Amino acid sequence: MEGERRNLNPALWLECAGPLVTLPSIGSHVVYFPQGHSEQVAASTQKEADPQIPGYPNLPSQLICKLHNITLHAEQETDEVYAQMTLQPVTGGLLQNEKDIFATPDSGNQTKRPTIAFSKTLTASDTSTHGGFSIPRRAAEKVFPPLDYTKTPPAQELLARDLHNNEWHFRHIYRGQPRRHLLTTGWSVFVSAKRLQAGDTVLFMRDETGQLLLGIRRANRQQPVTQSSLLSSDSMLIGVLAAAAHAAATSSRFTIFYNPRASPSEFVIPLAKYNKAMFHTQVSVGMRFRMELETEDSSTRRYMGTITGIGDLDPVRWPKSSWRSLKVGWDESTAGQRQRRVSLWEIEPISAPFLVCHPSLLLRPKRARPSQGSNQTDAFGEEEEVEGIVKKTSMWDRGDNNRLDVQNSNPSTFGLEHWMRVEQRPDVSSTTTESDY
Amino acid sequence: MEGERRNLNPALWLECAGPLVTLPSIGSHVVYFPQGHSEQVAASTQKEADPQIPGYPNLPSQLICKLHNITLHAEQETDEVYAQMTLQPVTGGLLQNEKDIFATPDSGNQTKRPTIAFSKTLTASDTSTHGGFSIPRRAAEKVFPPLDYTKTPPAQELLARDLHNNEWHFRHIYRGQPRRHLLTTGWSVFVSAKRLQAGDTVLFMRDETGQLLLGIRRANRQQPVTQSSLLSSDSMLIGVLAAAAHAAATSSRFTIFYNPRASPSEFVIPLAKYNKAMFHTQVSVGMRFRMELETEDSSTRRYMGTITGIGDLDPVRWPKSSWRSLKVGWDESTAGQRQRRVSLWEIEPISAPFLVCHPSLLLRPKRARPSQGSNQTDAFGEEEEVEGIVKKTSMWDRGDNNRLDVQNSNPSTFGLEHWMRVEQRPDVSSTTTESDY
DNA sequence: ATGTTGGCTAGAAGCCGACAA
DNA sequence: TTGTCGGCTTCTAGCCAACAT
Repeated sequence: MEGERRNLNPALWLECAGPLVTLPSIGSHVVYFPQGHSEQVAASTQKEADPQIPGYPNLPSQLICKLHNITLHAEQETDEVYAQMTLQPVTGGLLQNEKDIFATPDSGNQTKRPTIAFSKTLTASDTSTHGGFSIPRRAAEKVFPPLDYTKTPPAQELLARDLHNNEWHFRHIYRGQPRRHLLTTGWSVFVSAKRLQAGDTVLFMRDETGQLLLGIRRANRQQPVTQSSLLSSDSMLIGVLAAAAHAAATSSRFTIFYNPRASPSEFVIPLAKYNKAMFHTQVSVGMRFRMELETEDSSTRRYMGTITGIGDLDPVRWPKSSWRSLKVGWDESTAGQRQRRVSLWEIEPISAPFLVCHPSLLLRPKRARPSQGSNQTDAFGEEEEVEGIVKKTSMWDRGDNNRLDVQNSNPSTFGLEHWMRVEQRPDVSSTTTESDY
Repeated sequence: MEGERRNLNPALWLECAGPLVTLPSIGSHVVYFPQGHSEQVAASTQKEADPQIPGYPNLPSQLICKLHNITLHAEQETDEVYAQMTLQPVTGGLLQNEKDIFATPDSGNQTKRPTIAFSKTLTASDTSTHGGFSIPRRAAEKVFPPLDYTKTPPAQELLARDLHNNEWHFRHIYRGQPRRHLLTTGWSVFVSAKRLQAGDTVLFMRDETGQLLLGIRRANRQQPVTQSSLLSSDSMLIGVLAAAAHAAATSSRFTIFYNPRASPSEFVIPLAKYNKAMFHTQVSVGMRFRMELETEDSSTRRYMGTITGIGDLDPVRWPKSSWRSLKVGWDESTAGQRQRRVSLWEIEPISAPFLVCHPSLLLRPKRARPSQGSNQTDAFGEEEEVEGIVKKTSMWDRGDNNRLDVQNSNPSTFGLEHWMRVEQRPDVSSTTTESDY
């Protein structure tokens, strides 16, 4: 337990969490949304929030908190990642000590350099008992120790550690006609131990010390939804609200679990991100926006839509809440799965002056993407289309956002930039460019 | 899900739950103890109840409730059994409508006839990949369809359904020198699917329609304690209390899960059992008592002890609570694991007039029981010692208890007997006598 | 560049009675 | 009566290149 906390590599955790997941910095201030937390519980228990559940009139729809601690975890059975956060409501909903805020250490930079990693969605052959694992060539050359190609065949033993720090041994060999990189001995043990199936994703990563790390990200197929059997879903939802209400009333610390794969949306938002969205973004019905979402093949892509309404998600229980206060429609007809309500900080309104092309241009038919046959590797960020409609996350995106910040900022928001460090996401494999090869 | 609820056989569920577990009748009145519920949650999360958790001053230490419903379940991953109970606090803590109470239907009788079943604790040979499962001879003859012994060898295909209604096929053969019953083909699939280990118990049962049922009861070894990752233990404990407090305040229904293998003690007690213990049992410091407990080999045995104190377990939070209000000492030095505090309704005080032998006689050295070598079968109730010190559960025990009831009862308690139907436990294998063979 | 398949083989799974407790 | 073991057989896991996409 202690060992797990010490050793759980944040970059590995983030890779397993998915391309869009970010974590606020320890010591920073965040906005906690009980509604979003309830949604995570409801999604995990497959239970709608029961109207029977008592309201907590003294619990606001959002709590500004200091984030005292984050510990990263993975479930023992499934390797599903989750984060434990210790929050403390800031008294009166206001920041007491401005000095505290600006004193947030800026340790984010050191994790920003590109992580050497790759991920691959497993094929039927990869998961069958008939053989081993076929490694994409450039991926193998990037993250595995170099083979001695003078041997026949070139081969080596690999040792990789998973999220629980367990060791896994693999035989890495370069053979076949034509030649290819394979993991043979040891691979099937791993597949059966983790109960991997075709469609799940494995990822390998090399840390600072050269050590090989190994994680999994399961396909978004139906989770078995381990019916908790410990507490009824009603009691859990009540527990979420009562714990938050108690913490708010006493300004005491409380603990929550954020499960990025189970949660429909992040519900602990960096205060700076929240403030920027709330105070520096004008939205109105009819306005168009972009929003980055995870695709089926574990990469990201931007979808476009139109704001169709603004108003409370739950006017009775949570009046004036900014949680999912925007009703939206999506451009594409394949939007079945997408949320019909989003929060202001999730979207990028299309209104910045640097956007030169006319919105109608963005409505042109999209180039069909091959959804099969090229979904095995998402590590290289090679695909890119013009105008940001279909592209991988990249440094360029972040630069774009920053430019927006500066243009929209007044002196006070510029000051906030110093401690904000939202999106403190190390630039992992999916942001690696070809120059890494 | 629905199917599981329909088909989960109550007798099978009880066998998997263990020999001492009982369920109150649907429609009856019960006493619910938030403290006991918290203990179950704390035991499952391996977290002591945090003193930080807010008190609920308006929540009494016990709620008299009507038990509206029970559904029986088993965890998908582990087959661990649990029961979902819907409770409704009775207004004012008093029974409103006496007619309701006495109208409790008495459907308990029909489940009382002996269930045809056997259980066996698995040996190393049973769980190894080297071979199959050795069935105790009389067990096989009792619950399996008879073999055609004219064939060479006598063999048949068996079909059994587990708690999830999954089918398992086994080849049942009678061979070897000397002859014995074995399950061969299909057995190892079952063992690995259920992840059974030596020491775990399997049980086979024949239901009314002749269908074969199959359950497991894992050894009391360290549970992996699936750190829920959904809700912090604090929030869960708060949820337990807040849900109960809300239900008590509004007299509305609430839902709890009772997990007999995880819970240190039952915390939903039939009202009649509670009343009998509270109003018809005099206890005092120094008094001696007996208490039935589950042994390591999944049978039951009575232990003896002395009451060493009477008082609140948690005087601050739960003053005047009857939950674990008795401090006890155990006669045997092997009492390391046993609770140092028990509740009044868990014990049998040794003061009844029919107990003729002097208490000092009961302190004589106990005959050592073979704890190894005879722990494979607990289905036959063959072992028995005089004076009820070491014996299996049997019809005789229950008759004994009933006799005590009648002797201690005044007219009003005798009236209570009509609707009480506590311990509505079908008499399953462990109460089966030799006459069943 | 890499997914799938047939061929082959080594080793585990699994059936049997012997033997012993 | 039944747990464990050695002997033997069967079958699956798993390595390889061929071939296809």
